[in-house]
Amino acid sequence: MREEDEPNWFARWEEELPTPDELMPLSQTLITPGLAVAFDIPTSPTDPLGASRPRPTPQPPPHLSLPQDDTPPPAPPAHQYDSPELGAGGGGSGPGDEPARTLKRPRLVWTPQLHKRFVDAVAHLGIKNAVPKTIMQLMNVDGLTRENVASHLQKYRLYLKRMQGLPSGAAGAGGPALAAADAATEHLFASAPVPHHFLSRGPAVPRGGEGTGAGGGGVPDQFVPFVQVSALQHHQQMAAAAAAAAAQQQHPHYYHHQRHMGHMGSPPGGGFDHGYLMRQQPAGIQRPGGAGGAGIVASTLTGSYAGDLDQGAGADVGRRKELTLFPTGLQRDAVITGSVG
DNA sequence: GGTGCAATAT
DNA sequence: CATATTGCAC
Repeated sequence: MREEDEPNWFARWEEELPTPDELMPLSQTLITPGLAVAFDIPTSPTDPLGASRPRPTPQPPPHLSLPQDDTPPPAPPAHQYDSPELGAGGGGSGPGDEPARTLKRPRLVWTPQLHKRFVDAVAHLGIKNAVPKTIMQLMNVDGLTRENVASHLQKYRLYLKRMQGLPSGAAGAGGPALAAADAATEHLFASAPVPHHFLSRGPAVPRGGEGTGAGGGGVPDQFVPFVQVSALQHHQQMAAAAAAAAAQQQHPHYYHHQRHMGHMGSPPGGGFDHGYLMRQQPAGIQRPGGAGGAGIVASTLTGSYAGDLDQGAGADVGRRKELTLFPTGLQRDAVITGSVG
């Protein structure tokens, strides 16, 4: 007599889920469990974390474990996991007495997937609204701070600038000083498709007669760059989503991001396929075993939005700790290769 | 307070 | 090297 308890919300819960394949619980603790507790900061404006974790935060497997569909606890109840250990100092006393405030978060590792999410957010927000705060909110990744986004955005802009400057490898005339500076960013940014409207030509670009084309994209300032005809439908959703996100800046948790945008990466004249992790493994997940050179290879990312992000554990890299976020979709499609060499 | 950007730090 | 942090102007 418990099967028919309250099928109402319960049933709806399942209905809400597209498919276990596409949707996974998003809210994970970004910071290490222990850190979270130690932190337990008074809800910073930039820190949506906190005790209110609506999402069940499934087992935080430090290693790659399949999400499995073992009935996600439908209960919205607070499902927080305490930190079993973490240098709380010998007593393990409650948080608060320790100067946790001085602790630093691990560096965020921008994986291709995370960056993809970033780009999508920016793309759908439009250049105008693509400011750190908004982007951060739309991305809806727990623990992601405005600073994280701002820093990344800054680099991303430089990257775009560089792209515009070098249409096809022209060199020399222009700003040589710029190229060298941000050359490093290429790797990451190259993993994600750059929406065409992002590459707005300079306002003073030498152009012939472009006046007719309203959507041509000559005016980066005033025009709505990103609305393309075919994108309208989606844009509606996006606008709504953006509005929602903007409206409820206070409770980002209940907002589920939208992940139906996977087509904006098609440049006119042919899309280029991008293989994400074929070139490098994000720090933190490489060599699970460390023996024989086993690695993680994504067989197919389908190109569309995989799913929500799952969090990897902070990995200790040398002397600093890095935080790695990766999509759960990856896990499903991920294949552990036996050996590479 | 938020943003953008350059410089600087880790 | 990739991010983070800072300083400054808007």
